[in-house]
Amino acid sequence: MATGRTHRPATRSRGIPEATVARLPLYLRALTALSERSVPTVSSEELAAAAGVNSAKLRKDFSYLGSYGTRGVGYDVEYLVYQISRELGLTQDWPVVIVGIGNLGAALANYGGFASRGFRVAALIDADPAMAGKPVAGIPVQHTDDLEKIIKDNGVSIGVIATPAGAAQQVCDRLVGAGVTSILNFAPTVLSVPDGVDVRKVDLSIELQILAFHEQRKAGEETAAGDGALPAAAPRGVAADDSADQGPDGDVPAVMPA
Amino acid sequence: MATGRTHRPATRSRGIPEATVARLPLYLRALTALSERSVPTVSSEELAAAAGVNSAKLRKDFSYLGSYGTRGVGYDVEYLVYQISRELGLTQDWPVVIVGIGNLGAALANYGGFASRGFRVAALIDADPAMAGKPVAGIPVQHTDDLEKIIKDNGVSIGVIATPAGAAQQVCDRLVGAGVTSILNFAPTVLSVPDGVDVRKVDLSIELQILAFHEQRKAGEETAAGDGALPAAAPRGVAADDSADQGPDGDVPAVMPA
DNA sequence: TTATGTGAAGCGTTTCACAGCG
DNA sequence: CGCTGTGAAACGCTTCACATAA
Repeated sequence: MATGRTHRPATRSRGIPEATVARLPLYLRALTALSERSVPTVSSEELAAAAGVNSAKLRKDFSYLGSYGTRGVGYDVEYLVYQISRELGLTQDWPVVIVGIGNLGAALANYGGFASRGFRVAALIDADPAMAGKPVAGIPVQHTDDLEKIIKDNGVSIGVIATPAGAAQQVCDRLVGAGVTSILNFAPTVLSVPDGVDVRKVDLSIELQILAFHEQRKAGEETAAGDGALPAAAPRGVAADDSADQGPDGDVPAVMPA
Repeated sequence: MATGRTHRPATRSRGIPEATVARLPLYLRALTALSERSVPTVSSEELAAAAGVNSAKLRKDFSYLGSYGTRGVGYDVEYLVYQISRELGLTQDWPVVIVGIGNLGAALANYGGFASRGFRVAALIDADPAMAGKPVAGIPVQHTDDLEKIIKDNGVSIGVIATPAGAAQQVCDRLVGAGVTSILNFAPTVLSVPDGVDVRKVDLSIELQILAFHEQRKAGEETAAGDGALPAAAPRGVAADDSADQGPDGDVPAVMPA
């Protein structure tokens, strides 16, 4: 029977913990920098500092990949770069499409990190007919009508959604229908996808709201400083939060039900 | 006495788990949508579906805020919107500066989510003298020289870094020096900050690499489909588990779902 | 001796399952 | 009865501390 779960694609990552996978790119970046400076080896301590994690975590992470270090010495930079790249699948090229070439989409298309190793912008797609043919970052924008053909012709499996929130789900459905199985979503919406499709989201306003939460807390503690002091302005025990929402559509009315 | 930890600012969130804080914006967004449709109440089940989480998690999350629901009925939408907004600190306005007005910085400045409730772009700052005075999203760009003054005059505590990687740490140091205590970093670098300063990062290439990892895994499983099939190519006895790496290593660019 | 690799303990988060209130 | 609120179990991640190998 079909699973009723609308859950995450699932992380059945047998073997490498998801948290470790999320840090591998960080290590790879630090290692690449060392490699460019022709540093031959690093200790877990040094590399951890460069990546902004602690060394025990880094060693544990690497232990999932295998025993790539030398006791008493450290890790061979070039070798590790290769192993991590291979593990992440960066030894092959991933054609990517960006859908929604507004301010953000254009910024992404121009972003160097994209073009760097592993990823290649195969096509830019936008719903505005006026944009069709116009080059952005040297790549001509194509119309949404051809989305399916573009995906298939280029063997694209990774799609980036940079459309307004209102269009995101529809675009997502079409991408998935055409064979895309990984989506990076910049639109402030929850996307629903079938099992087997991975979605990662990048949400500016969520990040800001999380920061605001902590910022507010700092301000509160400042007042009720000291040490074991309890927050004075907390009507109901705990308090913390962040907000989320932008105005993709509609206008947000004042919020004060009291 | 000061803790010797150079750790993350740390999540000493007395009361609300960090994981919960990170989801509150999601709930708030879903609730705002319901509010706009004049829906008076929601059950944990419905709201959870709208936010893309499961209902047990949502109820647990809300339990940290207090008992805001009614058994047998659900949650009052307006009331919850208010409570979460307050918890997140969105009932006040947060002036934000964006540093680095390139493609990305301009996109952020134009992003509606910024201007919406809670956050206000107080200033745009760039190092290029040619940009000075030029308006972006209706706001004149100011020169980096005046960074400290801008921060102080506007009482800014949240900064967004959208500069190239090479400039990010320096900009960060100046922001922190001027009094900023929360930073949203779009530059692909690890920032180091003193205790008490929060940093959140948004990193496009990391997200893509994580997707690539899973994508690669899917491709591998596809090949070794069936059920108990073991991958044939294991170059370096990766001790731990077997299913860890994909089948095609070396150069096999073929990415063709069918 | 040095620095990796790793069992085991410690924590935080998620999920379960049901008591309790409306 | 329905749906919230929550102890307790389950799970995964992080940290510790040291055996182990160069």
